[in-house]
Amino acid sequence: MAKQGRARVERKPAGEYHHGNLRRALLDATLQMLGEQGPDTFSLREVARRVGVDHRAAYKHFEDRATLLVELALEGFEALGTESDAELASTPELEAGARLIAIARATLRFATQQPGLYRLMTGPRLNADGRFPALEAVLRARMQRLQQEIERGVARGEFMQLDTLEASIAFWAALSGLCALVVSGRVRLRGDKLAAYAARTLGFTVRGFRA
Amino acid sequence: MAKQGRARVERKPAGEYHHGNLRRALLDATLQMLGEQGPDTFSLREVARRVGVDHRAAYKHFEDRATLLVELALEGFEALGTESDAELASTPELEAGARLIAIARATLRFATQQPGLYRLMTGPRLNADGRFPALEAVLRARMQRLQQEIERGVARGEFMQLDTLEASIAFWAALSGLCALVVSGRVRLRGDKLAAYAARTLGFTVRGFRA
DNA sequence: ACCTGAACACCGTTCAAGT
DNA sequence: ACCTGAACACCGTTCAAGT
Repeated sequence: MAKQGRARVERKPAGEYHHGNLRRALLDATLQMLGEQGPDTFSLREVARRVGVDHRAAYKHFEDRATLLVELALEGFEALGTESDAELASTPELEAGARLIAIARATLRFATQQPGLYRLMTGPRLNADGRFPALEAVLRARMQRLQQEIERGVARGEFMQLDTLEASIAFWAALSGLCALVVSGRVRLRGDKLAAYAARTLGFTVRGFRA
Repeated sequence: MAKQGRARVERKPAGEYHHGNLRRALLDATLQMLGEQGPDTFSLREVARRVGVDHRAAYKHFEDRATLLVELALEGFEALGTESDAELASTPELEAGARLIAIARATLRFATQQPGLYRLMTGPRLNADGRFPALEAVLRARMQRLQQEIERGVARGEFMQLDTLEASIAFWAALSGLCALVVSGRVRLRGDKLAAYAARTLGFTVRGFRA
């Protein structure tokens, strides 16, 4: 990989303790690094360097590299949930299709504003060995949110009688596939143009739900 | 990462040349490694070890680690295209929606049979710096295939008058989102059951295309 | 043309020791 | 409680040298 030009950050005088909350400082610095370069090249040693601490200090707060990343991913999912709910709240009383699109709008905004974090959340197999059930739980919660909205659409007679679990997976797949295209740079629209674009492309799937 | 227990493969007597096509041998061994553990932990040194060659020998055949992986990803896309076309050929004269589902069926089969390779093809930002335009080209070709089928559907009056590029992106997003769920183990169905499942979930999107 | 010895600058992780 | 010295077993990559 041959990284060079590492930031020659101030190293605190040897022997001193890190001021405040090292755990938080490491998470914040990691988030910033993700913003700069994505999750693939993240290194524990570099984040420690940035915080001005020996890299082994991190092991007092996180079991290992993966645990630190998972922690941040969980925070990301929490933020995504909050933003998604806020988007729904600011557009209340809409029909179910529009509410699904609102969730998509919030998700795409999140993905474009924090692409590194979003890629961490969806990308590498953080949970390859099933060590972090919390990750699965939080994903399931996201999908259940979709399912609720779809159930609402069925109840209101806007959607046909469909398997709401299958439909939620269909919408989830379409949405995350679109996010992947955006985050990878293959769809370059941003902001309102992206929102309108998403409304049209995901609109096909929603249209498939309709009675 | 702390890998241990590396296969103590026969090392050919020092000074001897690798028998046949080292380039091919490296690609094959890499493919096999992808099958075992996915792309994230792949290492140049280990693949060289498996082939029984010093790791620096690889640099005579590939500019660097990324180039080797891209080469394999390109072969993967080629195979995917072939299988997809074969699936279409074996189910000819169908209406456009069924043809889209046939492409999805082939793609899902490919993804489930070679999950490591599929994740390599779709996962890490191999082309982060735009070094490998061939990768973008091959992706574009895949999407154009979808667009052709959608145009066919419009021409035959099965689909409504829609923006065929947008529709192809919508279907691509839905399909690759579904593949991601399958490859990540969150959808566990395989074989015929998976095909039927995909036909239903992607069917929502296709239904949205219909006149 | 193909391969390697030796080296460089990185990794993640562990253990024992310091304050 | 929090931090580090020293070490281990890994990486990718380069250069000069061997056949």
